[in-house]
Amino acid sequence: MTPSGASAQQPPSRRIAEDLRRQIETGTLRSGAKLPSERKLAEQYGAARNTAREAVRLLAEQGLVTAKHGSGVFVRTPQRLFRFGSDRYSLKNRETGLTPFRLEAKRQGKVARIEVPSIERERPPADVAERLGVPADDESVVHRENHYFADDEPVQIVSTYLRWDEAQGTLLMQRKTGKDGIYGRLQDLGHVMTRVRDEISARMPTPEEAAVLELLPGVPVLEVLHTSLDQDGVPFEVSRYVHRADQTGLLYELPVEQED
Amino acid sequence: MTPSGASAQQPPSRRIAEDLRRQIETGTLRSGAKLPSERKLAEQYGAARNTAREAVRLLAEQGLVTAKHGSGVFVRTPQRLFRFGSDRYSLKNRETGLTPFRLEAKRQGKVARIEVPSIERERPPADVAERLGVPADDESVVHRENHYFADDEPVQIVSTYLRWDEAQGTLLMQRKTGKDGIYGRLQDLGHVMTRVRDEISARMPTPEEAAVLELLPGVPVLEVLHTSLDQDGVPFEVSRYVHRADQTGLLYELPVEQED
DNA sequence: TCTAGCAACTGGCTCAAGCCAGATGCTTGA
DNA sequence: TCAAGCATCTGGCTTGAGCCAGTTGCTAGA
Repeated sequence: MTPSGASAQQPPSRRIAEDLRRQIETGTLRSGAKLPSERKLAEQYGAARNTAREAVRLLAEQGLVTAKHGSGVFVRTPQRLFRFGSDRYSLKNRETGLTPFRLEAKRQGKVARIEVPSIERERPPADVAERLGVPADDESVVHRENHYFADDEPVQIVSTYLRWDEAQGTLLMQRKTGKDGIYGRLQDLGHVMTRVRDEISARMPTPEEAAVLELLPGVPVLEVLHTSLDQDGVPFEVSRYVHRADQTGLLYELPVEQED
Repeated sequence: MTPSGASAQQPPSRRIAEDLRRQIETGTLRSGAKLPSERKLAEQYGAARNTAREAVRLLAEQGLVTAKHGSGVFVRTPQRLFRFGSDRYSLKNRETGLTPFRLEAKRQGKVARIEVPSIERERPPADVAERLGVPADDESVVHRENHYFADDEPVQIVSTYLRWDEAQGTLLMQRKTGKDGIYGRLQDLGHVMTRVRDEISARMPTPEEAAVLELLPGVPVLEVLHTSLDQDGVPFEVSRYVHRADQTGLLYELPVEQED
């Protein structure tokens, strides 16, 4: 009999992957369920182990499934998203004395932890230099790298860039930046955050990012290039946020400009 | 000699991938350049073809290279991003008579084309029902599916959901919706877009999305769940945007709430 | 001069076999 | 009773072989 349907002329690995995908989507294989082992799948479908393995890899690439060395392959449980709202920059939130991340974590009932692996004077990346209005061929910025954890799970990597001439010799060069964090110190310097510009993109993580964020295959990252502008429209801080996309989302709520 | 450094105890496929990655990042392999063939790589590194192949796959997963059947593997050229600014909702732009997408395309010197594969009455997905304030167990919405192209390249898939009781019998059920598009008709119905809520996440595409958007392996999608609120704070339209992340970015510019 | 067709490249996919390493639970000896 | 250790699961990774299907450019014949 000639096989019919869309799955007919597909290679075996795809056919197996499609079959499993359907089982996951229809609930035959529930969230958290264990798939048959690679060897069993191969036997069931009359294919080589490598072919079954390839099918599993395809599913993992789509983020549907995750393999655990030694124990099996499991249907991934959708994680509740850790949402970063656009009001995280709101000055009203300063009153709480919490930084935006701690605030967001608290709101979602998680324990926040922040590591500061490095604070160094550096030459800025081209995109940062452009937005901060500093020379790219000069050690014109201070780069603060932060790693953020919620309930001990790594959630995001943040690289903050500040003008060296402003940060030099201030608390901005220290791990502990005092009340209201770096934004408090920047306000002391006369910068009131008045507008923000967030440029958002998505991509696959670099191997380093995957390691820090403990990312499984098939999980992309959200990158936000954030610029803070003060009351005079001067950019005074640029940060690059790298979020794991399987646990993080962004939320922007904004008014629509009316016609006159 | 015992091999030293981080690459020492790594499996061969990773070692090869790392090596190629370094060559790409240092410019030894420039953008658009052709990598050695799988068979040549295998020979160079003294590995099996499958191992070299696995290394190439790792790079493709990271979005660094792209394979062309029959001709070779090439270093991917970073595409200029098609940015969707938050002012795309601005009512001022209505004056141009262009829909947000056409406007954005024109701004970037590209030719926009929009296909409308289907307009149907449906039961809304749970997340849409919740945001639009309609029952999820009823055919309470009209679903308009649109595919957007820029210079004939597919850029985004948009699913727009409107209340069935409002759309029934109006131009909202037609392909041609008249002046100012659906937002014009919704305004006729008394809904002035006053606030928007965009929920952003990133993930790997489904096979269907990958097909429509002609996505190469290693390219994630940006998903925006958009809600339009009118002058009374009533949600009157929900859209799900699925953007290809290799050519698309989002831009949000917004004022920061001040403390009193 | 042109073109049809072929050879020799490319990646796509599979197979069958093997060794390694993590996880797990049973068994056996203290 | 308890714990050490081992058998036997699991996925991780490699090998080397083979066939298929796009692509490309040369070559021979009209």
